[in-house]
Amino acid sequence: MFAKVIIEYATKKLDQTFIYKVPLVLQAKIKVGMKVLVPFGNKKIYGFVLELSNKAEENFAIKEIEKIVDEELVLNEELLQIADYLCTTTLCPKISALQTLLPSSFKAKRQKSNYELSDTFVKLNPEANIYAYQKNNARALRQLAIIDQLEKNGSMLKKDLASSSLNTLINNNVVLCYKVPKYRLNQNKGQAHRVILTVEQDKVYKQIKAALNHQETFLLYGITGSGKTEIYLKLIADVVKKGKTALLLVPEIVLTAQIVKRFYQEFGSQVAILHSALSEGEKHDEYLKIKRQEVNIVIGTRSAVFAPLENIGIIIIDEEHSVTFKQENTPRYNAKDIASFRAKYHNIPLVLGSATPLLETKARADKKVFTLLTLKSRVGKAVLPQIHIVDMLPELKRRNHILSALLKEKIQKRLEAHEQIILLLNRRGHSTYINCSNCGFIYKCPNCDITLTYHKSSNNLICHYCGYQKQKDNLCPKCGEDGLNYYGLGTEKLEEFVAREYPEARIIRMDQDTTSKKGAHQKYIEAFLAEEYDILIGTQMVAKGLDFPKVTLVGVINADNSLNIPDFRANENTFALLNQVAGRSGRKELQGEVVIQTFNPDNFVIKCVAQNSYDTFYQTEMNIRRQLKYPPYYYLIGLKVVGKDYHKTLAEAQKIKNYLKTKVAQETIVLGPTTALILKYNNEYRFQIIIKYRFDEELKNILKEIDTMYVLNKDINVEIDVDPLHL
DNA sequence: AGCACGCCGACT
DNA sequence: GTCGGCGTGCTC
Repeated sequence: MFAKVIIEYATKKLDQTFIYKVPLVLQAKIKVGMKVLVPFGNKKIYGFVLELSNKAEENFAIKEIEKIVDEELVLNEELLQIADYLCTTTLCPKISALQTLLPSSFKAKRQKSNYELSDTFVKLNPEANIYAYQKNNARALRQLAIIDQLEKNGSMLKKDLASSSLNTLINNNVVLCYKVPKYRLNQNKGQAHRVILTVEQDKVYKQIKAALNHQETFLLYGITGSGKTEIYLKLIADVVKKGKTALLLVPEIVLTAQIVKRFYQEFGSQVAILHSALSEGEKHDEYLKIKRQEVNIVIGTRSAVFAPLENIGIIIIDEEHSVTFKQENTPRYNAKDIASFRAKYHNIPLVLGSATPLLETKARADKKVFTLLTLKSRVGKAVLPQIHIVDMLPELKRRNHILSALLKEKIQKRLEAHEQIILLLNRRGHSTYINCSNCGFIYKCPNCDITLTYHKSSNNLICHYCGYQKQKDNLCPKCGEDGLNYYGLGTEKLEEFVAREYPEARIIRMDQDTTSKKGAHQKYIEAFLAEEYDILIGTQMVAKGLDFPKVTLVGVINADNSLNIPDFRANENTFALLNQVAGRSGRKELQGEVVIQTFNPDNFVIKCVAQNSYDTFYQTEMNIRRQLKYPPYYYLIGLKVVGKDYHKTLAEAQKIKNYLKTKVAQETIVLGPTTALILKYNNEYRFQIIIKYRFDEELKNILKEIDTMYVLNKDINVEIDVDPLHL
C-alpha cells in the first residue's frame, strides 16, 4: 500500500505530493486526511495523507511512513474538498490551503507544546483489598487518611492530595489515576430571553425557515437596529432542535460581544467560539469540542468558516459587507465564498445579513440569484436618528477647526441631559504629520513611502503600515531649529481638545492604541455601557455592532478621510461606515441625532447617508461601477509585482503585463503597471497590474503559470489577489 | 524549507 | 595550505 503525502513546507517549490510506502502495521488504520510523520531528505517531517493506492510505478526508492500522528481523522472529505477549492480559487499552494483550515495545534508541523488540557483524578482501586492494606500499613497514617477521604468522596483531584503518600498508594495499586479532559472556556446557560418577533421579523424568519431543507442564499437587508440577531437566534434554535448544527460568522468578535453573550444566554455550552484573540490552547479546545460533536453552534470570525462541524443546518454571515471576511495574506480567501461552498455541500440555506449590503451581494439579489428579504423599521419605539450635515469650510473661517458650532452646541446639550455621545474620527494617533516650519522637513518612514504619525502618549513617531517607530526630536533633525509643528488630526489630539472644551465631561478613547491589551475592548465597552463615561471617542471600531441605549448623539469629525482614499470602493466603504455609526444613535426610546462634518457636503455619498437612502446610493454607485468597469459588472484580479530594485521591478511588471495581454481573452482588460497605493512598503517597491474580466476560462491557468515562473526568482515576487476588496 | 555539495577569499 | 562564504539542487 502506498500513500501520497503533502508535506508541511509551504513553498511553491514543494507544492506537490510525495509518495510513501505504508508499513503493514499501519495499513488497517491509515486513512486519507490523517496527519503522518515521514522521512524527507535526512529529516523527519509532518504531512497529510491525500491519497491511498495499491500500486506505485516509480523508478526511485520509496521510503516508509514513520507513524500516524493523529489517529483521529484530521481532515474529513468536506475539508479536503474545501482545500481544493481554496487553492484553485486563490492560487495558493495546497499545503497553505490545508494549514489555513486548521488551528495551529492541528497543523502539520512540530508542536511546541501539548495543547490537550486535563484534570487528573484519583480513586480507590475496586480490585484491591483495601482492608488488608489498611491492616498491613497501620502506621502509615497519611496513607490511611487518604484512603478514608477517598472512601467518603469516591474520587478526588490528584493535586488536592499530599503527593508522596498518594504516590505510594498508586505504586501499590491501591489507588488508580485517571484523566478527564478539561476545556479552558466554559460557558453556562444563562437566563434565556423569550424571543418575540415583530410582524416584519416574523415574516422574514418564516421565509428562511421554509428553506431549511434546501440550498438557497438570502440577503437579509435590515436597517440598523431592526433586530437581525433575534431572527438568527430563532433560526439557529430551530436547526438545533432538528439535531443539526449551525455556523454564525461575525466580522470581529470583540465588537460583537453582545451578540455572543445573547447566544450564550440562549444556548450555553452548546456554543463554541473561534476567533484570533483566543490563545492557542483555547482555540485547540474549542476546535476539539466541535470535532467531538459536543457543541452544535459555532460563532466566530473569518477562520471559523472552516469549523469542523458535521451535519450543518444553516450558515449565517452577519454584517456581510465587512472587509474582515477577506484574508489579506495568502491564501487570500473570502469566508463568504467558503460559506457558500459549504452551504452547497450540505444543501442548506446561507443567510447574508447587512444594513449596507456589498454592491455585489445586492446586485445578485436584484438578479434573483439571492433571495432578498427586507427589514425596514427599527424594533420597538426606536426611530432612525435625525442627521445633520455640516460644511466645514465656513467653520474653518470661524476658527472651528475641529468641532463645528452645531456639534459643540449639541454636545453641550446632551451632556446637560446626561445622555451619551460617540465621536468618530477614523485616524489614530495625535498628529498625522510633523513639519518643520523653518526648512520644510517632514518625518517619513525609512522603509515605506509614508509620513509618520505622531503619538503623543509615547512621544513616538509611528509608521501605520510597517510599524516602524522612532522617538520624536525636540529640534528639527535636519536644520536643528525649533520649528517642528504638528499637523493633521488624530483621535489622541481630538481627545485632548474635547477634554479642554468640556472639562466636566468623562471621556474614553477607543482605538488600536488603547485597546491592544487582551480584554481591553470588553472593559471599555462595558464601562461606557454602565455610563461611567459621557463621551466615547474612537476610530471605526466604535461604529460597528455596539448597542448603547443611552447614546443619542453621534458626531463624525471628518467624513472625508475615507472618501478620499483612491480606491474604487471608497464610496461604498464610506457609506457603510457612516450609515453604521449613525445607527449607534437613538437605538431605544430616546430620539437620536447625528452630526456629520465634511468638506464635501454636496457629495452624493454624504447626501445618501443624510437621507438614510441605501437604495439611492446603490443606484448611483452602480452606474459609476458600470461606466468604470468595476465589480459587480466585471470581476477583478489584482497582481502585485514586488522587488527591492525599483527599475528591475518595474521592468518585470511591464513584461508580465505584455505577456498577459497576448494571452487573455479578447474582452479582458489588463491595466498597468502602475505604482501601488503605497509604492514603497517595507523597503520593497510594489507595482500593480489590474485585470478586469467577465468570462475568461483560461485566466486562472495563465496566472498560475506566471506564479510558477517566479518561483525561482529571488529578486521579484508576484502576489495575486483574486476578487480583491480594495486595490 | 532545510540541508548537502561545491567552488573562491582571509586566516589558524 | 585550510575554514567558511552562500549559490544551486534535491528531497518520495
